Amino acid sequence: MPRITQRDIARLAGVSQAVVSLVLNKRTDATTRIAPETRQRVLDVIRETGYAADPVARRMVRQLNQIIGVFTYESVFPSTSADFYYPFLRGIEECAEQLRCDLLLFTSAPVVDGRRKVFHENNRLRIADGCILLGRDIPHDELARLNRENYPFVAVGRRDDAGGPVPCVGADYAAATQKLVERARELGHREFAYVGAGEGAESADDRMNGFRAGTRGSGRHERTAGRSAGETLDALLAAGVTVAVVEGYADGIALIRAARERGVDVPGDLSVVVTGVPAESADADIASTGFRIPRREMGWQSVELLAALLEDRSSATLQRLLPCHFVEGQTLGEPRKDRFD
Amino acid sequence: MPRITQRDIARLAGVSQAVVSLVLNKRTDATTRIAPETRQRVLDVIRETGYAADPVARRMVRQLNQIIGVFTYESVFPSTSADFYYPFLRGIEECAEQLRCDLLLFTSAPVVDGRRKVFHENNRLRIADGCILLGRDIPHDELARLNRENYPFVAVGRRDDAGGPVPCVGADYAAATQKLVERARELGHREFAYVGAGEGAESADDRMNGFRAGTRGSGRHERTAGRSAGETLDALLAAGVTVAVVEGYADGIALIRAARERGVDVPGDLSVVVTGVPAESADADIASTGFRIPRREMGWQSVELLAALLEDRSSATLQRLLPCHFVEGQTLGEPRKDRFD
DNA sequence: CCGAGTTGATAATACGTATTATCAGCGAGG
DNA sequence: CCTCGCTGATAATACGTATTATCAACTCGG
Repeated sequence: MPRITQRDIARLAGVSQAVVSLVLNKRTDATTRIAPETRQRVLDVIRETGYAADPVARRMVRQLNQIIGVFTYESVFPSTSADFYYPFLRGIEECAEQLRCDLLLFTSAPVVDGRRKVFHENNRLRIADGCILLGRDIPHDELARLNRENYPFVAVGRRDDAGGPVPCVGADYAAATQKLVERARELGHREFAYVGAGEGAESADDRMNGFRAGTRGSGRHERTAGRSAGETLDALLAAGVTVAVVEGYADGIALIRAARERGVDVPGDLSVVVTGVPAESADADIASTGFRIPRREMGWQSVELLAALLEDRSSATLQRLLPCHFVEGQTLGEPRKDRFD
Repeated sequence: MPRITQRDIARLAGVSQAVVSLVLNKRTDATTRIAPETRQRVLDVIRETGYAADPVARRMVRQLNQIIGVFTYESVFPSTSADFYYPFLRGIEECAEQLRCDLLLFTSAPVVDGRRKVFHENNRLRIADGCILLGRDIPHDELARLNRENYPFVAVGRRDDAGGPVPCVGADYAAATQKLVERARELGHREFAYVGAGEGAESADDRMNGFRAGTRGSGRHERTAGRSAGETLDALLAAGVTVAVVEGYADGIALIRAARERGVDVPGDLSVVVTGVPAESADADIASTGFRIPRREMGWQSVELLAALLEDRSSATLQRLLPCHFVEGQTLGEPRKDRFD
C-alpha cells in the first residue's frame, strides 16, 4: 500500500504534478495561473482521495525543519532531575508551541558518567535547526566547538565566553544576590557570610560577585564542600556572622534545620537567605527568604533568542539576563542587638 | 551558513558523494568496496565537521530516522499535566535512550480547547519513524485515521478497535479492579459500589467490567458527575454500601475527606479503594488502598512495541496489558459487623 | 599480450514536493 | 501574415541521501 503522491492526484485529474502542487499551495501570483475549472478538478480529486502532502518531502525543499533541539546534560524525566528541568522545559515548550516548532530531545546521546555529551560518535545535532542547551554546568569545550562550527544554539544560564560570546539566557544572580545583602544591611546586619562553593560554575561566580559587591568586600566565605551543615553552622556562629547567604537551596534548608536542632533561632540568632528558591517549595515547614530564579521565563526566552538567531545571525543581544524576584520568607530578620551582652 | 551536506564532505575528502553515503551506512557488501584509507579519510572529515545526515532527506529514501515521535494531547510540562505524563515519559525516555533514538515532541500541533489534534493543516507526523500517543482520552477518529494511513504508532493505555486493532500498551484495570473487589469480599464485604463514570473511556469501561466480574453483577454504581463528594457519600451510606471502589484518585481522596469531616470512619464505617494510586502520593495524610498503574513500564514498553512494529509489521501481539500492583493502604478494612444493630 | 576477474570508485537515479523556466495556443493589432 | 501579449499548463530542476549500474585501473593466469 504505497503512499498517495501528487503524481497520483495529477494522473487522476489529468494534469501535471506541478499543477497539483500549485493548487495545494494556493499560489495566486501573476506568474502562476490556473483555470478555475482545472483547480476545481484537482481539488475534487484531493478531497476524494484524502490526500495530504508528505511533510518530509515538503521539508526537503524548504530548508528549515521547524525543529528545535533540546540537549539536556542529564536525563530529563527521572525525578532527581525533574525539579530542575521542568520549569525550563515548560517555558521552552510554550514558546516552541507558539512558534509552531517541534522539540527534539536528544535522547540518543550516550550517557557517560551520568552525563550526556553533545559531540560523540554519531552526533545528530544538525537534525534540528538549532539547539537549546540545558544543564547545571556545560563543558567549556563543547560550547567552544559549537561556536566554532557556527551551529545555532542558546544556553540556558549565563556562560562565560568560549571562543567568542556564548548565546545564552541567564538570570541576574549578581544583582539579585547583591540586593539580598543590601536588604540585610538595611535591617542592621553587618556580619555577612557567603555559604557555598562561590566559584567553578558561572552561576556561583555571579552570586559571589554580587555578594562581594553588596558587602563591599567585607564578608566571609564558608565553603560547604566536605562539611556537614552542623560544622558550617558552628563556623558561622563562631565568626559572629549574623546573616548567611547560601548558594544552594538544599544547603540553605540543611543549615536552617541544623540550627533548629541546636536551638539556634532563625532568624533570631542567625538569618539565612537563599540564592534560588524553587517555584514550589518542597519543604512546607520552612519558608526561606531569598530570590526566585525565573526558570520558565528563561526557557521561553532561550527559544525566542534561538529563533532570532535562525532568522538573522546579526541579532542585537546575544546574551540576555533576566531579573530574579525577591521572595519574602521567614528566615531573614533583624540581628539580635544584645547578642554579645 | 548553508547546511553541511555529503557533497561538502565528499569535496573535503576528495571523493564522491556516493562514497560518503556508503561509509556512513557502513556498507560492507561484496558489491560495495571501499579502501580502508579512503574510508578513514571520510570518517575523519565527518568527525571534524561534526556532520550528521539530514534526517529529512534520509527519510525520503529510507524508512527510518531513529526518531520517535511523542504526541501528547495536552501540553506536557505545565504542572497540571506533569503528574500524569511524567511517569510515562520517564519510561519513554529511558527506552528511547537505550534504542539510541531521539524523541520528537510534537509541540507544533496547535492546541484547540486545551487539546492538540494530530491531523491538522500541516501535519508533521511523518518526520518521525513512528509515534507514541499519550493522552487521557484519544479521539476515536484520529486512531482510525492513523490505522487507515498505515502509520506506525502505539497508544499508551488500552484502546478499543478503530478500523482495526489499535496497537497499545495498557494496564490491566479489569483484572486489578476485580482483584480489589475479591480482596474486599475476603474481608467480609458484600455491599459494593463503583464510584465514577464507569464508561466513556476504555479505562473506565475496563474498571467497570472488572468491578462487575468481582461482584458477580451485584454491585451498585454511583456516578460522580455533577455531584459533590458529600452527596456521593450520602448515597453510598443510604444504600448500605460497605466498600466503595473509586475510579479516580482525586475522587477517592475527596470521598475520604468528606467522610472524615462528617465523622464517618474510614475504613470502619466505609472502606474506600482507589483504582489508580499515584507513584508519589501527594496527600501524605491519606494512605489509600488500591492498585498502582505501572506508568513508567507502560511508557517503556510502548516504545519497545513501536520499535517492534517498525522492524516487522507482522509483530505478534499488537496489544499489551501490564499488571497493576496492589497497594496496601489504610482505607480498606473489615466491614462493621454490628452496623445494623 | 590478451581476456577474465577483482578492486575501488563514480555517475546516475529515485524518493515527493516546490519552484522556475519554458512552451503551446490563441486573439488582437499592425 | 507576422508579431506581440496573454493564458494556462508542463518540463525541468533542486533539495540531500541511498542505492544501483557502470566504469577505469590493475592483477593474474595462460
